Formats: sequence, structure tokens, C-alpha cells
Amino acid sequence: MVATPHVALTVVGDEDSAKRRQILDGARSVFMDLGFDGGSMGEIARAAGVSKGTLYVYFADKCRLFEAIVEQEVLEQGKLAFNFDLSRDAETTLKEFGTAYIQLLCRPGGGSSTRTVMAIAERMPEVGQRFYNNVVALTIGRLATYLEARVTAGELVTDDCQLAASQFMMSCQASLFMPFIFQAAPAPSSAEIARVVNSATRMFLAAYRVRQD
Amino acid sequence: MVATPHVALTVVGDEDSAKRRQILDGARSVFMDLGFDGGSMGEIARAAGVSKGTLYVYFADKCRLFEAIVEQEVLEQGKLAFNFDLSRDAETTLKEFGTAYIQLLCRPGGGSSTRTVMAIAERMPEVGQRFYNNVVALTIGRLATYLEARVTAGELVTDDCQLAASQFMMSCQASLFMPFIFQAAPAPSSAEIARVVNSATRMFLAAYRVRQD
Amino acid sequence: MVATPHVALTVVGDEDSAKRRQILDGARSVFMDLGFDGGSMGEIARAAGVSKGTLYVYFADKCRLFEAIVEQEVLEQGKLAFNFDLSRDAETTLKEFGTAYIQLLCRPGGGSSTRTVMAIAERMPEVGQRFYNNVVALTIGRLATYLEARVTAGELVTDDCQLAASQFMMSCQASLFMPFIFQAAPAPSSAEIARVVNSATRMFLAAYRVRQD
Amino acid sequence: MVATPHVALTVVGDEDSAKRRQILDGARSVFMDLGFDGGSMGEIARAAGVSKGTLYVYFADKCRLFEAIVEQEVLEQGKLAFNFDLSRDAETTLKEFGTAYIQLLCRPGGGSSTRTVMAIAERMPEVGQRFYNNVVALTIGRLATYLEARVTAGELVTDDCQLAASQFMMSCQASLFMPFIFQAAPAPSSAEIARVVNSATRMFLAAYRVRQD
DNA sequence: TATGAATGAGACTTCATTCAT
DNA sequence: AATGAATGAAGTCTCATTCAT
Repeated sequence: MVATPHVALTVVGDEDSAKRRQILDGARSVFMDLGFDGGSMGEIARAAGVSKGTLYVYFADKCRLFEAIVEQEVLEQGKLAFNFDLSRDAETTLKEFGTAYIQLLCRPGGGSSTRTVMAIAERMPEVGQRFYNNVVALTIGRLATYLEARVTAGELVTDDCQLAASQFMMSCQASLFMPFIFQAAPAPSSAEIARVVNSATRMFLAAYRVRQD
Repeated sequence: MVATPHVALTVVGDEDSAKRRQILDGARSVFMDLGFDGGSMGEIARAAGVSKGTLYVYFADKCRLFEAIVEQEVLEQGKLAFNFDLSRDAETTLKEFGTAYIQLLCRPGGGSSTRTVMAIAERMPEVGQRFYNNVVALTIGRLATYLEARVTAGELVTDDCQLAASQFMMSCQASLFMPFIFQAAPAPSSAEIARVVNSATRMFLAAYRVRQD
Repeated sequence: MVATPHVALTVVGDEDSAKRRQILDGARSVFMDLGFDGGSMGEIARAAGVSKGTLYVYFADKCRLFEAIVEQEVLEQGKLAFNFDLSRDAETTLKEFGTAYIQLLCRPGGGSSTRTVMAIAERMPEVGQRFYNNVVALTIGRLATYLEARVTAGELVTDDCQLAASQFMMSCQASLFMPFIFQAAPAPSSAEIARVVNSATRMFLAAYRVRQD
Repeated sequence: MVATPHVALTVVGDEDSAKRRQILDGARSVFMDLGFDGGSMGEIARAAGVSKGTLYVYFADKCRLFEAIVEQEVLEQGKLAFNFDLSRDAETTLKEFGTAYIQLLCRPGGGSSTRTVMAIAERMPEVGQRFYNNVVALTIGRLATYLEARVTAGELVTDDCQLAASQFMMSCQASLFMPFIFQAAPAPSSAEIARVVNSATRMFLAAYRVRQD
């Protein structure tokens, strides 16, 4: 039969093909809930509403699909813009950021990207690295940049804003993230988050705010 | 009959049987490297130097073996005694504890139990809970008890020693644990640890030490 | 596009898919020869000429495959129509039926379904029940219905046609089925069958035929 | 070490050793309930209250143990003496025998030797044969001998007592044995057995009793 | 491109059997 | 003789991947 070529409007591998998106969405849900080993290509196909064969049209194998999921997560979380408006004061900014950060980290409904990527990092170091650098370190860097401005403004004092930023973020996790990720406690309530973030902010400012006396 | 009674014949299921130990050692290495799903019973048998069948003489199934590994980890880590001598001052104690804690957490292969248990916590919540309660929360509790004493002694001031303890431990992780567990950085050097722990201690005391003025 | 639509694409799970048939055929042969426990999925795959994995595309597990075999046997044996033309006299009908019945039961490989299902009935009672009800009891019922007609016609006399039917069928088995199923004798010859069926018929009629005197 | 020989009072393989009996009892219960393939040597060891190793001291392998079970069954059932007192009249004798026979065949509590041996007969023909010859055929033969005497006494008339005996026994099974063995009905009650045996006896005598007119 | 049927390697697990004590 | 620890072959089942349509 002579081919009347279907004009190739969409190209497989097209980063933004609708099917690709569909697959990524299904895969994300499965991988985040069950982990890399726990989730099967069959389940992903079902969750995405495509056939198993189609998965392999868009992704070479399970690893590549997983990597693409993490990449997507990296992109989306990288896009999250915390409010680091330089004109706002440190206390307000830190409390707001801390709250948003913990809410993101401990969002209910299971399927933590942190958990999923951490779990595979020993076997797929590049994946772990990429996630750390482009999600965790990125956020630390943004907070550090903000802190730098407060230092310049004479409000805070420290010679290592990266470390200070990281300290603040870890302090905000205190008593919340570990119980959550180990399933020893449900997702924290807003009140709990507020209490912990306030305390972290207070500690942070006690250490880094320039004394006014 | 000469009475040289064969006493204490080893019994399968004996908590301290040599074979059982052997299996647990092999299993720990495999599970910690590859995770629960990634490690196979065959690999464990090889690592332990026993046949696959023998695994099932000592453990009912893969889950039970994994649980036993975690339990062993829990016991060992629970036995670790940090120096919380109540007569020592806070600064020394915190620095020493923080250093030992991070060295433990970030020793080569040391994040593995955390990673491995975290990874499975969604599917085996009791395992995650048990690990959190008997390892993480236990250490927090011990530090909190120490802090309580400093509060009573009038050296520190806070109405929530549990939170304070958790904050200190998380602060010590800043810039060290996350890169390590995501395989974005090798195990930190002693110098790096010292710098971070010193900074965390300084921040903590700035917030909680009673002002002498 | 020329419309020569590919209609009726074969669908897995289709009750009449060719592969499904193929598998059922292989499985029947293996199960009937070796029993449920004795036959392995690997052997069935080989017998059916498909891969082991394919077995599980069509049947959830070994039990379901076995049940499907029995179900198929039930359907096929249920379709067997003995000649119970109500207008024919009892003697002819009984002899013909008895002969056909014993030939079926004692054909080479013919006791196999009885044996195989009997063997598993203690562990899979529903399978045993279904086979009994839809094969054994069905035939008894059909014969009973015929006998009923002869009673109504005044040819026979009994107040329990079900029992009479069962008695006749069991009598026809005398000296044939037990040796055959215990492998103590080969399948009986037509002459042997005829002799036994004639004798059973004679006994039956001696008991149930209305005396003409 | 010089051997001071333990005087060998008991010899392994001794047909009547207590241990052997113990093993046979455990094995019978397991095999009869679960079948040859369904029962495991471990379960048998537990049921017998001996170690798995001991099983192999007395029996070469699972097959031989099974054969010994059947042999034991054969011996025990062969010893069962139905009352074939030649001086008793046919009707009483048949009813009594039929009742005892069906009660034996359909005894409640599962674990039918008939089922178990039938099930394995295709794969172990000698076992099936031996059971048939020494249990089933033996009983047929005894009944046949009794019938012969009644024929000689002029009470019954037939030229094939073996067939007649078999016919009677099969008739007695009517509506009872098949439902029972297929698990389509529980073990029949005494009343049910009586009704069926009475009917079988009536049919038998109608055919074979010498007419007194 | 999209499908889903088919595959076969490999996972977990059981179990008959052996052997040192 | 008796044990029970140990084995490894074999069984059931899953799943990533391929391929004809």
C-alpha cells in the first residue's frame, strides 16, 4: 500500500508531547507512592492510561523514565518561588518561607519525592546528586542570597550565609520531618508547623541578628 | 556411658546462633546497599555464605529477615551512649555530642540504615516507627534530659527541651547530612564537621543560654 | 483509507481466544495425567507450546487454570446428550445409555477427570461440588426424568426415580470402573461392557418393571 | 574408640518397631488428609512426633513411606471381617454387610483411603492395583463366596457371583458415595444409608432370588 | 504512533533429602 | 538409632522488555 504519509505533526521524544506528559504524570504517582523498585511498568501504564508498549516509545527503559520523573520534579520544585523580596524584614520572611518549606516537605498524602530519591541515591548517584543540587541546594542558595542582602543591610551578621541558610532550614524540620518521613507521625498541622518555625526563627535571629544595644 | 553431656546444642531459632549472626550480617550488607526491594534473597545467601534454603530456616520470609536487620540496627544504635554527664557544661557537651552524632550519621555507609528504613516506611510503617522511636527519638530524648538538667541548673532557659534538642541535632546536620545522603558529597571530614557543629552550638547557645548580664 | 476494518481483534481474556484454547488443552493433558499437585506450570507451558509467562496472562494462578479445566470438562460432559427419547422402551434405552455411559467413563484417559477432581475435592470443595452437580448429578437427573416417564406410562414402578437412576448407573459400573480407575485393569472391551450392562439392566428391570401377570 | 556394641535388641526395619508404627500413624493421617503430593515429609515428621531424619531411617523415601501406608491400610481393611456366616439368610446378611460397607466407605472426618489411592493410581499403578486387589476385590470375593453358598443352597440363582457381588456393592453406593467423595454432600446418616441399602437389597433379591412360586 | 500479546529471566519460597553429631 | 541443621533443585509467580500489527 502506498504511503500517504501522515504529516508528522508530533514527534516522539518531543519534550512537551501530551502523551509524554500523561506518562510522566502516571509514573510520578506510582514511583512516589511505591518507590523505584516497588512500582512496576504495568502499574505505570495503567495509571497513565496508555499501553505498556507506549511507555517504551517515549522512554528507553524504567531507569530513564524514573530519571525523567525526578527531572520533572526538579524542574517543578525549582520553579517554586518562595518570597525572598529583599525589601521585607528577616523575621517575616523567614517565618513565611519556613512555613511554606515545611508544608512542601511534609505534605500529606504520602509520596514524598525526598524519600523516593533518597532511597535510590546509592544505586543512582547522579539522580540523587541532581535532585540535591537542583532542589535542595537551590533553595538553600536562594535563602542564602536573601540573607546576604540582610547582612549587607546591616540587619544580620555572619560570614557564611550558605551555612546559616542551611541551619535555618534544618531547624525548621526539627520534630516534624523525621517523624513524618518515618511514618511515626502524620503530616503536621499548621499550628505545629507555626510553633516550630517560630521557634527556629527566634533561635536563628538570636544568633545572627545584629544586636541593637 | 561416660557423661560428657553435649550441653547447649545449638538450636535453630536461637537468638544468638552463629548461623543466624552470619545471615544477619550478610543480609545487612545487602539490604543496606540495595534496599529492601533491590536486594534479593539469593544475593543475601551468597553474602552470608549459606544456601538459600537456610535463610528460611532462620527467618520466615524476606520481610521478617528485613525486620530483624532493622531491629538489630535499632538495638545497636540504641546502645550507643553519648556522654551526657550532667556535671559537664553545655558548650562542651553539645560540641562533643554533635560531633559524635554527625560522625555516626555520616560515616561511610552510615546513612544507609536511615535511608533504607526511610525508603520502606510507607509500605512497612511499623518498621519505620520502631526505628524512629528507638533510634532517633531515643537520642533526642537523651539530649532533652540533659538540657532539662541545664535548665534546672539555671544555665539554659526554654520550656520545650524536646524541641530544643531536636533543633540542635538538625542544626548539626546542616550542609552535611543532606548532601551526604543524596550522594552529592562524600562523607564530611572532621574539620567540616567541627565547623558546622561549632556553628550550631553557637546558634543554640545564643538562643537558649541565660544571659549573664 | 480503505475500509477493510480489522474487526474482532483477539483480546486476552476472550473466552474463545486461540491461545486460551491452546493453554487449556495443554493444561488438561498435564493435570489429567499428573493431578493438580503433580503437574507443574512449566510442564503445562511446554505442553501448550507457550511461555510460562503467557499462562499468567490468561489465568491468574494455577488454581484458576485448574478450575477452568474442570469447568471446560463440566461443559463438555454436560453437553453430551444420551438418547432419552421418551417413546423408546426401557430395556433398549437403558442398555444403550448404560453402554455409552460406561464407554465414556472407562475410555482410555476417561476416568481421569473423575480421578483428578475427586483427588482435589477435599482441598477445593467448590470444584468437587461443581463437577458432581453438573456432570454426575446432571446425568442422574436426566435418566431419572426418563424413568419418571416410564413410571407415568405404567411400565415401571418406583417412588424414587433419582435413587433408581443412580442405582442403575452404579450397577453398570460393577466390575468395570473400580478396576479401571485403580489401574488394576485396562479399559474394558465392548463385549465386557455389554455383558455387565445387560446384567445391570436385567437386575434393574427385575426390580422396577411392572409385572405383567 | 573400641565399640562395646549395644546389643541390637531392635532392628531398624523391624516391621513392628514402635517408632515405625508411630511414623506410619502420622503419615497416614497426613497423606489421607492431603494426598501424596499435598502432604510433606515435614508435616509427617511433626504429626508422628519424630524428626525428619528419623523418617529416612525407616523408609527410603517419600514414595516408599506412602506405599507402606497403603500397605498398612490394605492389611487393616483386609482384616475387617464382615459377617458372612453361611447359615444366615441372604436378606439379613446383605443389609448388614451393605450398611457396614457404606459406613466404612463414607466415614466422616475426611481422609478417604479410596480417594487417596485413586488419586495416585495413574502415577503409581502398582499401588493402585495392590489396593484394588487386596481391599476392593477381596471384599467382592468374600461376598461372592457367600453368594455362591446361597446359590448352592438354592436360595439364589446366578452364574456369575463375582459380578453379582460387585453389582450389589455398587448399588449400595448409589446416591451416597459419589456426592460424598466429591464433597457435594456430607457423610450420609445412618437413616440414609439404611434406606439406600434396603433398596439395593430389594433390587438385588428381585433379580437373583429364586422365585418361590 | 500505539498497542497489547508474548516472552524469559529471575524473584521468593518449599521441600525431599543428606549428613555430622 | 535419632536428630535437626543444611542444602539445592524445583515450583509458582512477576515484570521489564520486545515485536508484529
